[in-house]
Amino acid sequence: MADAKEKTKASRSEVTERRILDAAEVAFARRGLEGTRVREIAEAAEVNGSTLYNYYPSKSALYAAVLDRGVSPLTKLLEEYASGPHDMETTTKLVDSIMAHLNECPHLSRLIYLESIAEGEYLSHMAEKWFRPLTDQILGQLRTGLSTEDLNEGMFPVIAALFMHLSFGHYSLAPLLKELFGHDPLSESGVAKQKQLILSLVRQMFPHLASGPRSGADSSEAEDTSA
Amino acid sequence: MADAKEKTKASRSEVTERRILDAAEVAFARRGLEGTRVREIAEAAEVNGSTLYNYYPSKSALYAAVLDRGVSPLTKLLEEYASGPHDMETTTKLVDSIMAHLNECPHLSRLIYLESIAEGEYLSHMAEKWFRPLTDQILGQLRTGLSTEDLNEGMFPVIAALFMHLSFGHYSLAPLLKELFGHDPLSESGVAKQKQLILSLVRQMFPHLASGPRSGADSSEAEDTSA
Amino acid sequence: MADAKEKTKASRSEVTERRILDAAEVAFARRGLEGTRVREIAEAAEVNGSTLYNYYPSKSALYAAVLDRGVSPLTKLLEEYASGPHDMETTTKLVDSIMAHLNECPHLSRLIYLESIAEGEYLSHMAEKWFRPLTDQILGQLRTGLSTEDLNEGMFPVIAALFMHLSFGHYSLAPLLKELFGHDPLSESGVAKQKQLILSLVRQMFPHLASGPRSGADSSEAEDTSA
Amino acid sequence: MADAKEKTKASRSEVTERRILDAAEVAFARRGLEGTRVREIAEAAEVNGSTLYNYYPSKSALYAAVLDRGVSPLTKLLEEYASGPHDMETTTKLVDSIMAHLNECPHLSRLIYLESIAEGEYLSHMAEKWFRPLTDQILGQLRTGLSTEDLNEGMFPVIAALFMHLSFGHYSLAPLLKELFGHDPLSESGVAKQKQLILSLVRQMFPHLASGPRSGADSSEAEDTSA
DNA sequence: GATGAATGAGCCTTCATTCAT
DNA sequence: AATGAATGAAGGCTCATTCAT
Repeated sequence: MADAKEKTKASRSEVTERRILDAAEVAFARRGLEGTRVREIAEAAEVNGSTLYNYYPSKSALYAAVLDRGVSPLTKLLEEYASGPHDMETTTKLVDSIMAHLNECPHLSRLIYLESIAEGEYLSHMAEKWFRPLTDQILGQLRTGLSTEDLNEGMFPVIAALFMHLSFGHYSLAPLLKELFGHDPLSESGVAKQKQLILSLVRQMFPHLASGPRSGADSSEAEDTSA
Repeated sequence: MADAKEKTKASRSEVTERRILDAAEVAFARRGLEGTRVREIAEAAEVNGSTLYNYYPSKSALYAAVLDRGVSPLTKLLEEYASGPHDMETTTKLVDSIMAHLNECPHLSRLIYLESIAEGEYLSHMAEKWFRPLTDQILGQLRTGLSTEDLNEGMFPVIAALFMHLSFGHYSLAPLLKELFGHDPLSESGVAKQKQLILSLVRQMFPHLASGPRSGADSSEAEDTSA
Repeated sequence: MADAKEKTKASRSEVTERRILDAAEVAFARRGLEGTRVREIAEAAEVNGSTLYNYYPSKSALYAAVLDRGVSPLTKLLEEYASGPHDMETTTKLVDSIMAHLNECPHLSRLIYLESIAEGEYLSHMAEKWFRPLTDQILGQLRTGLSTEDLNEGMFPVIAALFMHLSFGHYSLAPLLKELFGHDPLSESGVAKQKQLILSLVRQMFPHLASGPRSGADSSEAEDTSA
Repeated sequence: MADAKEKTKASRSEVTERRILDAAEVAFARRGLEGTRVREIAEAAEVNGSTLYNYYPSKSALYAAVLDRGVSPLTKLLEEYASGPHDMETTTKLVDSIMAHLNECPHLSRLIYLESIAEGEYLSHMAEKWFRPLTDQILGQLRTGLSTEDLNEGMFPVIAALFMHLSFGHYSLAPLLKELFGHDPLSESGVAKQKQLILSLVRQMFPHLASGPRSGADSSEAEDTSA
């Protein structure tokens, strides 16, 4: 199936394809679809501009492929989380996993924000296919137990959004924040602190998750920095 | 008086200049500097493409003018806040003012995020000139009184960033959030809820502000939605 | 008559018209008709670009006016020479007059060469109306008495051309010659030497002119530099 | 070998490059750098306007290439002349060669004159690199033996210039001369007569060259036209 | 008599794309 | 599997010109 789908165009080399996708991700994540020149991508990928068209029929097809490759892994993380038990430990792991993925694909958040800002044509597809599970998870959690007394059910969406801001927004705003605070938010310690803030808010807003003893190996380091 | 100021370049009509700036703001806020075509701006402003060059010597000069017009009012808000007393009432008013300004300039946040994402050449200027006062305010508040026990001083930047995410990020991510929750985050009620969330977090994190009796006429409506 | 012709367009100020013509002459003489921008002319004339169109209906009309103003005085010089006696004295005076006029209109030669090089549409007009008298004079002189034994009648045109090269060409090639010899051919001494060369060749080629005693007040200074 | 040399820029085909250079030479020689439209060149070369930019990065780079291709062969002629004996025979050959080259590159003189007239940025480069050898030759000849009694050393530059006028000026002024004398100065006979004039003046001004018996096969035809 | 404001056409250049090799 | 060579369309910007004031 996949073979038949991929081999639309004649000849492909996996290593070249990957180089192209990598280069395109970086470029699209900075300038968006319309602001990116295909020659930039070709040069960064160290292939001839024509070669690129043996792999993708157009610039926007390449753009779609980049989005797909970047965002779809997130869905898997959510599916795994959804199918298991929900406590502070698994939640911590989920936060770790998401932040780890964003760290490995440092351009993903920017792609998403650019699509949102430009109200691009992939936006609704992205929302339905990839973010729906994430927000459904959060909304489900919220319904399980109200956290703070001054947050009623109408606030659920903004709370869900809060966590998107804190994860994806962290990466998009990183360059500005770096200018402001003189410290790279995408450095190891910067990410650790952001995770700590997220978990701190999770604990406040989803108190029922924290009933059992707290754990979470990966995030222990981050916790250490708290007072 | 006005003559001397205006005669920097060629012929100018105030009404036309404003039409151009308005159109440019919308366009740049969607696609960024490089993704926007000059002709789009001209058409939206209903002027000839050449006319535009009687007002601004280049596309990027127009871009800079748009940024300046949009972001500089924010500085004033911050300056006023800085020069007065700091309690929950004035803070509530500040949040109201900022959100009101962002509402009136619905493209401002997106301009900022695009600059950050693209690591544009105006980024550092923006950071130093416009956002420095905002973050300085927040950091000052944090130093006045530590809020929660699990937030130490190293966390200050991420907390300051949190409030930037909740204000500016709210507007940038609005299109995606609208797709996800089926409700426009930029509608009156959407903004009200976001303000409520912000103030709720302010109260948690800056408890010393809430010593006196709470007030804030403008935000009373939003408060009503809380449980 | 002249009034009716000139007042085609409404209102004119002589001083402004002159400023425009002067500026246009300089500009056209450097870049030619197509290479010159009307704004350059307007700026150099210190008038608004629109004002220019109150005086001349188009750039090429202005170009024609510049050519006319520059070249027509030459015809008068020739007519005066033609109507008097021809000896070395009057010839010397003619050479002095022509070089003096070219010196006062330092752009005239370049205009002519540009028209020739570009095979412009004014070329044949220029040839017939302005240069015909000059060459007719020279050819007439040559027929009066053959100079050197190795120059037959078929050589007459190239000899006539020789004197055009030495006068007009001197001004057109001046920038290159200045680079080569480090001395401005358009300086007083440079022009004097050129006149000396011309007269020296005149004497060789038109020996019958020099029968009487040589004189010529204006050119005495140049003669002094000869050995 | 050729690969390494050619691969300076993008894709190149030798035949196309030549077509572009030829077309550009014609165009630039008529209107100069600023007066020439890129599209004219492209159309004359029968290539797409974009193709031109695969060969030269800008209009002025193309202009420089045209100048270089045209003028540099002249230097070789001069170098060969400089390295051999100097008598009337070799001098006649040099004149023949120069005029033959100018005849084959009928636009070269005009390019040079346009550069001089416009005081273009390549002018000093042209002077130093290409014309310096020519004038040095002539000046050297002049110092070898003074020719006429009324020409002292201060006149050397104008005499050197005389021969530039007679060669390069002949081609630049040709259109005007054709209008005036009804005979094309660039026709075979026209060029022959011009060569004859040049050699006649050479003989007068450099008498020491003509010590031996005159010869020069190539120029015999021209000599026949003399009386 | 002069100019501020505007504009359509055109300029140089770059873009995304194609196709034979 | 990759690329050299080419191109139509479009991009930002400038041009000559107009016209109401």
